[in-house]
Amino acid sequence: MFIEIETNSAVPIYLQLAQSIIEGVAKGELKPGDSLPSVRAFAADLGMNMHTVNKAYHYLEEKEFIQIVQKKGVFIHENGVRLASPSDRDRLKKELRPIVAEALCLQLSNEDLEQLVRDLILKIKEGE
Amino acid sequence: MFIEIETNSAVPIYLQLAQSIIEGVAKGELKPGDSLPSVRAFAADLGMNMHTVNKAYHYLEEKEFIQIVQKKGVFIHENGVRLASPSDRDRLKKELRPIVAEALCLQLSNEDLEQLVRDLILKIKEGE
DNA sequence: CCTTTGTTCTACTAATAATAGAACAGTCTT
DNA sequence: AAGACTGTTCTATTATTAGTAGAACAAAGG
Repeated sequence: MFIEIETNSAVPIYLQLAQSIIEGVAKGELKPGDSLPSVRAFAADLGMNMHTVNKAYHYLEEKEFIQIVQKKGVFIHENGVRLASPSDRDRLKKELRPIVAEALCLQLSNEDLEQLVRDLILKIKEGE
Repeated sequence: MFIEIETNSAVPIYLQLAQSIIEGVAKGELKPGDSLPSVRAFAADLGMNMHTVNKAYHYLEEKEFIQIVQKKGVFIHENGVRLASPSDRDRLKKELRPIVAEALCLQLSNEDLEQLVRDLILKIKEGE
């Protein structure tokens, strides 16, 4: 699994890491039950701090994408690939709203937006 | 124009304000050339600091949604409602990507996503 | 027994968010 | 000409977040 971290990005690196893992699940590269590296190993691999990886893991645990098992390790949550719950949908809506508003100002039509989403899905699934 | 600011939100209030203004433009309540309140008046109205409103204004100026005219005031940019430029599209894509990845994990189909976007457009245009 | 696991603790630096008040140089109205 | 108003700039302070660092802990597992 290839993970690129942009140090200069405005997006915190723990979030970039979490999003990379989510993309891994999205493209099927990571499947429910799969184990993730230990916080120490991952940190060494990515050149970041153990606590930063830990932060990404807990962020993902709260969203129920991974499961942290005490003293054993971290795994893709059995329910990681699931049908969106109402709270899942609410979360997506809140995140999506400002982007849609901006798209309206930029006069993107429904078709434009759909095309944009399709492009992204392809990029995510094919990797970049 | 009704603006709600959630103090307890993880989203900084200057960003909430900026997004509210973008929504105002999106729904046509604010039109190119319209003037916005002075930083002082807006701050007093919203119960926040002058510098915080100023920060929101500069955030919007960088995105070319408003125009700040020295010693005169702030106005919706003449080019505020425009056809998306390539850099506009790139910006939208970057913001959209992690959300689309999450949606894939939550097994949302293209139709689900389109429906979600349609709902949001309605809510934004009708106001909440 | 020893390594590995995530956890917890303290500590520190840097950046961001938010507030506060004052002063400045122009614009605009009266 | 006076006075109110504009965004800007300056210094200051507080709180939170991001990130790093190192040590210690308890339990799982070979």
